[in-house]
Amino acid sequence: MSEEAERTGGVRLTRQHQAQARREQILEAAVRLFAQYGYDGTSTRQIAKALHITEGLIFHYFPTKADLLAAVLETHHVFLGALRTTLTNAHDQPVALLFPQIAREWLLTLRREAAFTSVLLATAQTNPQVGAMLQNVIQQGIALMTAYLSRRAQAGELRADLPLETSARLFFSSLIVFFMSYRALDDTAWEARANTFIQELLSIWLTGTRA
Amino acid sequence: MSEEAERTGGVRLTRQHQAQARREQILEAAVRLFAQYGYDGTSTRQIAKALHITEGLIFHYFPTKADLLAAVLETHHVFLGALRTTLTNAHDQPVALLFPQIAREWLLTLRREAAFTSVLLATAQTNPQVGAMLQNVIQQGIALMTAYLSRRAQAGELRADLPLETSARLFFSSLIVFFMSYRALDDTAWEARANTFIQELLSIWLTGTRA
DNA sequence: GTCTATAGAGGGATAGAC
DNA sequence: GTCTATCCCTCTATAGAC
Repeated sequence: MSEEAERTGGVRLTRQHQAQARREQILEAAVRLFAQYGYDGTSTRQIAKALHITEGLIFHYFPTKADLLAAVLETHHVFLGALRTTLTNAHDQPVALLFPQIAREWLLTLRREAAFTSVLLATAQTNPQVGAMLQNVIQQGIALMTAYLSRRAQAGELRADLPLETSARLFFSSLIVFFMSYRALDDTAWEARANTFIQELLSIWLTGTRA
Repeated sequence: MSEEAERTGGVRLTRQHQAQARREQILEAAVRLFAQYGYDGTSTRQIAKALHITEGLIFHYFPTKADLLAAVLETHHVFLGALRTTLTNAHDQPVALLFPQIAREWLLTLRREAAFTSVLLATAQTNPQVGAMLQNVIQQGIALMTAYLSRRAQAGELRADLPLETSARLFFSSLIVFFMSYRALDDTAWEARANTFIQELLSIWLTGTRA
């Protein structure tokens, strides 16, 4: 199809754009319905109906339903996007400065996408494929963080023998469980608790617990 | 002769004993079916059928299905039981000694009850009532840990200004996410990873990350 | 005679089939 | 849109333990 499109010149962009737009429409509808009804609770039929397209079209763009979810995770990449930009832009800032910002951004992202986050956490427990996807996202986040921490260790801010990956894992674990724990709070109460938590987390994580 | 007496080989039980036994039977069947089909995926009818009793009887012992789950969490108390005994028996031991033991025991408990743990984590995301119960269990664990940490701070092992609850929360968060991440590993691989993780977690948690 | 463990027949709500 | 099934739960009746 792309070869033919190239030959016909002007049609190519339109078609590509159309396909691109359709792909995004499907992703959008999917993330909305997944968030509302859950991954297992949303049928491809339902997604098709919401867009007034046929089910077949969805499978034209995404071979399997799992691929659709994977695409949602990647292209929306709400969970890794902010992290990636922050860590690459400000990769020379000390942990003490960057840490609260990253923690805050990540917590806000989890909360902004609360419905989808919960679906992901829930489905990961029962659907091994989705579980693997979630672990993949977490692992990517940990990898980004580990790389940053490694630079900070070389810069002398962190001790050289610090177990980097476990440090990163500790960080994300705390935030994920914080999200689960305080989901129900209203914004102001949540904000207060999040600020305290981040500060104390930093205090332990950075200063250590030894007297 | 009552049916219960018939089933137990002619031994006549007092009504109190009969009721107690029935209660435990229901709890046992519930935890087994919840683990297999999930909380929302298990109907009270299903539980009744498994025990050859009527649905009404379940509601005689447990006013609501949520109460049944709560009772499973409390009476089985697999998640808090070990923690409680360890922390009360050895409440004067230094963190450096007790920490690996507690972490290991708790991880093993999560893993031993993996199916039920996952169901709990999954259902907590979608069912607010179950979410509250899980938070309650976590909160109790944190409270136990906080009390212990407080004693260790007074004993001079931990710094006096340590944010105790956040320290405890950090601890449990790491273990929960570790469970979620490495569920699929076989026992030997899991064992190795868990040992490393606990050791590194302790290294950060206790020693701190500062150079 | 009183109490209660248990059976059994629905009821209101709701999701899915047709 | 209607019909059906199922879910959580309530209500009543009764046999038999106290």
